[in-house]
Amino acid sequence: MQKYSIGEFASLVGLTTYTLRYYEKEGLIIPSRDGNDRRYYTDQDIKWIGFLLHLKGTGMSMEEIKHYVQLRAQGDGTIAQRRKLLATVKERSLAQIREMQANLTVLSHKIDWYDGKLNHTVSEDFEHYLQRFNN
Amino acid sequence: MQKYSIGEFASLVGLTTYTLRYYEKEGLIIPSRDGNDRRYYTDQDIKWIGFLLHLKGTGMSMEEIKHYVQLRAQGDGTIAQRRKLLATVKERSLAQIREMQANLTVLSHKIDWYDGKLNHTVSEDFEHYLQRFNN
DNA sequence: CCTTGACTTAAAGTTAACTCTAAGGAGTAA
DNA sequence: TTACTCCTTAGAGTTAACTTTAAGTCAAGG
Repeated sequence: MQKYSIGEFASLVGLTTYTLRYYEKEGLIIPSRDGNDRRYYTDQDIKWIGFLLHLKGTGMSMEEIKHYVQLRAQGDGTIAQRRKLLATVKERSLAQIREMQANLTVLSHKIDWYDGKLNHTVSEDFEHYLQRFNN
Repeated sequence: MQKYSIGEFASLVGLTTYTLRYYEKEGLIIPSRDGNDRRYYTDQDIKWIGFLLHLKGTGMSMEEIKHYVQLRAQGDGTIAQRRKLLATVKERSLAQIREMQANLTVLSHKIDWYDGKLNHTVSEDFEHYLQRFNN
């Protein structure tokens, strides 16, 4: 199986060596060591980092991922807990998306209002305009 | 027209007095002062903070909002620039949402996989499972 | 043999956006 | 009058997630 030095691995997964050592210090990914005590990463690690980045991308914090990693290390007995943790993260993430979409709606209305102003087709002000959208 | 002290205003809009003074230092909202040099806020300020919080909620940074405020202060001549700034923020925000949704898809698949494990109905491992989703 | 570049560690620095402290003043309630 | 709450300022502290520095080791190429 392929082995990657930290530098190779970093460019493979799109992180810096700094970040990888930081993640290791935090316990998120622990590579093996060679005879010279240098880290090496495997294809398994590529998959794990990929999944980890998806977790980060849903807004899961380092602390939460740390917790997830600890559960994972304890084996299949913690699957229900892991499922629950991910479900919580999922709900929070969905809520965040909904909130962002609501904020985007207001921003879009403002852009539309500017378009109106620029086209000289709207004379009302933004607040009045927004009332038509019940906001 | 109603006038609000910083404390009243803070609870009205759901921010702390600390944050309001910080926003003022950054030029995001400049309240008037009374005879004792104390800040007071108006209903106009409530509307502005509300919009500002929507902007923040789309991921617009303090610096960008600062820039927006400066354009606003220069009058109607900057409407095209403001429209462009908001359009940029909107696109970025939409991209963020799409990315978050993609990450959520992976997370959801993992949850489904845990469900399978917990129900003893799935024996394949996660990587194999994910291949069915081309990921 | 010597330079180069990648690696090692612990620890300090960075950034954004707050959040709080210190030291003090002014107005109101008992 | 004394206590209380709110206000003022400048500046220091916090948090998460990196990001960099300092000081040094190690192996390969010229």
